[in-house]
Amino acid sequence: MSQELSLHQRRRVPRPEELQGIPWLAVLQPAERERAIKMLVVGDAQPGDYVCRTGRAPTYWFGVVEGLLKMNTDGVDGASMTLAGLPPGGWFGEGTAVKREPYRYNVQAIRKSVVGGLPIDTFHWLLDHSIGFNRFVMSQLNERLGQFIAAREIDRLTNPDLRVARSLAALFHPLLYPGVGDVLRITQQELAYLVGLSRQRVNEALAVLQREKAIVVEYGGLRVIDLEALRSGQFSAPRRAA
DNA sequence: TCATTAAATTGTT
DNA sequence: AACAATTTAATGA
Repeated sequence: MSQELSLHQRRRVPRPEELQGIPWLAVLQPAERERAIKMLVVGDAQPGDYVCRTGRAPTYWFGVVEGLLKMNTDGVDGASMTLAGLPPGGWFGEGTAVKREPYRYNVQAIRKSVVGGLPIDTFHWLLDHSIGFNRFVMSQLNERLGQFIAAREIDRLTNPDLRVARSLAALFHPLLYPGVGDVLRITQQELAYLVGLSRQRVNEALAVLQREKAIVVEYGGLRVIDLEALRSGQFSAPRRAA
């Protein structure tokens, strides 16, 4: 059921292992980190729960601690477009947080997830006091810009295998999503929805990528063997004779 | 802890 | 879109 995730009511104190999965904590000075951790909250999101919605005033800077979220627009015509998948380690909403303007997109849980939230005032305090935090946010903005540019390229690809490969490469982005590691938990159905293909076609594409030794398909997820191959699409080259 | 059952996910047609 | 096969998660002794 599409319920609103109220980080105000359903929040709890982050567990130590959850703090480990928050990348920017590591770039803070001890005093800054202490203050940030004190204000940090996490919430459990069920599939379909909204983390933030278009038009709402920004209350938190959000991040994925565990699970998988998706970012999508709310078209006036009712058609919604998925902009990006958000795997663990991804933090978002800094644009609206900086300007204190309403969110421009929805973020919804695809699967059972743990969402982190840093109150917007603490976010601004860190911007004012921490060099490391500023570097992190700046890098975050820059990398995300690159992602959206890449996403436009992906949309124009006609080869489904290439689309799946490039989308996966985006989800395995080590700077934006350091929490992913080399195993991404995502079902083929979820991936199909993100990429905009049928599950059958995604299944076929994954088989190709596995045959080309770029990934290993596992139950409920996949492991990346050769990230560069996913980016470059060298597997789509004509197969040499065995 | 183990066996059984239900649910989720995958591979194929 | 439908189906069977496989894997995981949940349940209860």
